[in-house]
Amino acid sequence: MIRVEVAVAAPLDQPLTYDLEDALLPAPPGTAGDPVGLRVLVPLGGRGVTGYVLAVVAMEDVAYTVRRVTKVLDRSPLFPANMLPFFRWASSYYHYPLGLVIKAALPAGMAPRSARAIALVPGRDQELRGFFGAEPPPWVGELLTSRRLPAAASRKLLGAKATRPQIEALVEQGVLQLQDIVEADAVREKIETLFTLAPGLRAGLEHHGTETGPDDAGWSQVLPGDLKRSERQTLAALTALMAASGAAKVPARELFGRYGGARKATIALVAKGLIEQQTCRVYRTPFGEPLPPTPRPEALTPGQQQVLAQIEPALAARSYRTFLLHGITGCGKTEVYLRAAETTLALGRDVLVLVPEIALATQIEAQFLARFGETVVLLHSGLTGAERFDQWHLALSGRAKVVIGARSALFAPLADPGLIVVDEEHDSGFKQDDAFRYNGRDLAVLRGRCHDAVVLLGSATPSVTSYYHAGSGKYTLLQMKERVGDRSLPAVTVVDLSRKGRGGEKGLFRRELRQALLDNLAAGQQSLLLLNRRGFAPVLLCQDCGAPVECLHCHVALTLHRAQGRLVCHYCGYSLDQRVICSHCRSTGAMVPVGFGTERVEEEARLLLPAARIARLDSDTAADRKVFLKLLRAMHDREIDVLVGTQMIAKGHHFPHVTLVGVVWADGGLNMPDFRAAEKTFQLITQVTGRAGRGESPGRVIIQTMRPDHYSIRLAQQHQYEELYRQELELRRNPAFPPFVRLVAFHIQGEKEEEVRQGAQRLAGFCRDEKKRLQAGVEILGPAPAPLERINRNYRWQLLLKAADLDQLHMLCRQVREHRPELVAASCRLLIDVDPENMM
DNA sequence: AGCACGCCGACT
DNA sequence: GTCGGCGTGCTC
Repeated sequence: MIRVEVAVAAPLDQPLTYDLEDALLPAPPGTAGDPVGLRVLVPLGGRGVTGYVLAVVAMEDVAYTVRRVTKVLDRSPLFPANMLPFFRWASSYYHYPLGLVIKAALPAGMAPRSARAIALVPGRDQELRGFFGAEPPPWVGELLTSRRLPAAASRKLLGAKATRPQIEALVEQGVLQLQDIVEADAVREKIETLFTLAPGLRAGLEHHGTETGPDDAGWSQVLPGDLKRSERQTLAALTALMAASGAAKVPARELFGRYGGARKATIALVAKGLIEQQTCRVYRTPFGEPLPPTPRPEALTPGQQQVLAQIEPALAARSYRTFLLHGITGCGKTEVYLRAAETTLALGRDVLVLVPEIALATQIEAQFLARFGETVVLLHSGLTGAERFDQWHLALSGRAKVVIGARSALFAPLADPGLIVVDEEHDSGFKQDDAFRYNGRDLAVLRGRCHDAVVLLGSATPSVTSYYHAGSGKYTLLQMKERVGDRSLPAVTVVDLSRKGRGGEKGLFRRELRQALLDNLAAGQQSLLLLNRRGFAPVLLCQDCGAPVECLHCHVALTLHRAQGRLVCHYCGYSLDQRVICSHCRSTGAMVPVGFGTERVEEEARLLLPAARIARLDSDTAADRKVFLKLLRAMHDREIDVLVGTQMIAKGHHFPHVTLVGVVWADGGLNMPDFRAAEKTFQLITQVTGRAGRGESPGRVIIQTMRPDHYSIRLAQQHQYEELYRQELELRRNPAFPPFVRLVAFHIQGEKEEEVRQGAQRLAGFCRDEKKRLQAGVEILGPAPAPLERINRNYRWQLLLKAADLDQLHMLCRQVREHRPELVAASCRLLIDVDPENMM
């Protein structure tokens, strides 16, 4: 028996202690490895939950009763023990329970819990029937046939006031039984059976020539005479498949597929020693049809050389260091990542590459696959559960050395990451906005520190915060200011939407953009049209009373998606048929679409360019990864003339034949209640601008905006990142915002408006009292209703804390967590958002 | 997060 | 009187 410390997958702030019997351990006692990192099923209250073994502790007297681990769920640890300090740090930094941090880090569907199931005791069928008389409820019939009800049904019956006492009585009488069942992991390893000819037979056949089949004279000299016809056929099929694939081993699936009789015959053949059977684990991979990779360039640009000359010694030093690589779009950052990865692998260490969203993984993945082949795995939420499980295990076992993925890939179980690349480090896609609100970029830096790794943050438009760190010496700044092949940055024209166009200029495209689109199509070149808003129109107004159509569960207008004929809530997914009547005045009159989204841009583009091949790429059309890949492929093959889309088309793609980029309305983001609005607008425009002129022909960009004088738009037009940084820094000094202060936001959410409001106010009062008591230099803003007051039936309030000293904020967070029960009703959720990005 | 326990309002 | 609603607190 050993005693272990376990982080349970439940919101508990402390690890719990359990005893673990030796017999449960995967290997015999004495040979068993370190149990740290194993998943275990442990009793918690009245149920069983998954826990993660953190440490082995001494068996000494404690004030509570130590319960026993029910089951060990793994044969070997699911993550390397050297990741634990990292998990611990993430847990305390983001004020999120350790067990749930680990659960979030591991592939989904691997945290089983016990559930009670109602089972019928054998031989008591009569008593069960007798209990209900003539008309038994349906679940009784089901129980009589299937003997045990599924967990979900059992839960429902035990939760209902009518059925619970009946079941309890029957349990009392010994007719029914409550069983604790644990559902198996959603995914498991896949084992394949392979067949091959026995070595003796193979040698004999080679000697006599395998060109002919088993019925041939040459074969009869090597084969025993008493073979059945089916056995001969099986051998024929096996040799044919071996010849066709050129491989010595043939999967059972293929053999049985070619000749059904092989199912039985192989058993006899194995017994006779003529063929051999093996099992091996197969790894399911998500790699689809790859995009064409660019070949490894013989020579690097001077910029690439100079940057690598700084990175490579740092890699060789095997110590922590973070570089911020500021390279303009098209300067060849990916090649820098690839070379740094080569160096890292040569040092025998692993590489982690993070991108802000799945869509971008596709581009980088193709290049890394072409360069590093089978050592590359992919980890992101677009994979099936089985694929993710297998990719995880390839990394865990050390067979994979390079992991590419979106933010969750940062938890990949690589034993020795020597290089962590964060591409497009400024992107808000690295921030996870659910219960565990972490920033993948910041955790990447932390993980690098934990593993003595080099962290490489890359961007054409670094976040103001990262650039500030580069200036302060926390990071090392690397610059690349030349585009590959001396291509110039495109010429950018700004069109002022606030001035009325000359007569008859209706619609979304002003004269300059219309003409440019027509010219570009005539020249046989591709165009991009960016509008960072999905759907046809963001609001639908009643013609009679002017009221907007709102979501039933959220305090927001529904967006008209004409392609689906529906009104959709972009916050909770609720949707309605587009033929609605006004719920405000009951008028059945027409509803007027106001504003515009990508669907409308697409429609107008079709009207303007009837002969053009036009496609749209936004999260509506890219929901299916296959469709997305097909679109990208079509773009590369020049089967699309105009691609309309949201920010999804702006990032990272290398479209060599795009020579025109139109930004339909650049200032949408500037009206957001967000201190980063200008920074984000600059980044988006710069990113999409970078899509133009990446091939031989120079590019051109047209930006339509209501605010042509806004500095973010003007500076994006002039490609002046440093100046934007300087202005942002000035603006954020007073009132202070990051990087000069750190922020923590508290979000209070719940279905009862009053409880949420009171909770927020009590929380704010508590924070102000604590601030006084601790004499902390903390500024407290709010509480106030969130800009989106109600989402998904939940009312939302928030409170923002600012401080120059992060430790003081952490202290306050700890106090709040400790006093949570007195402050916020249990029915409300309290989310702690450290370094918030999204102020909505 | 669940799941138990315990305290108050509407009914037999 | 009891039933049953949900607020409150604990889980090694």
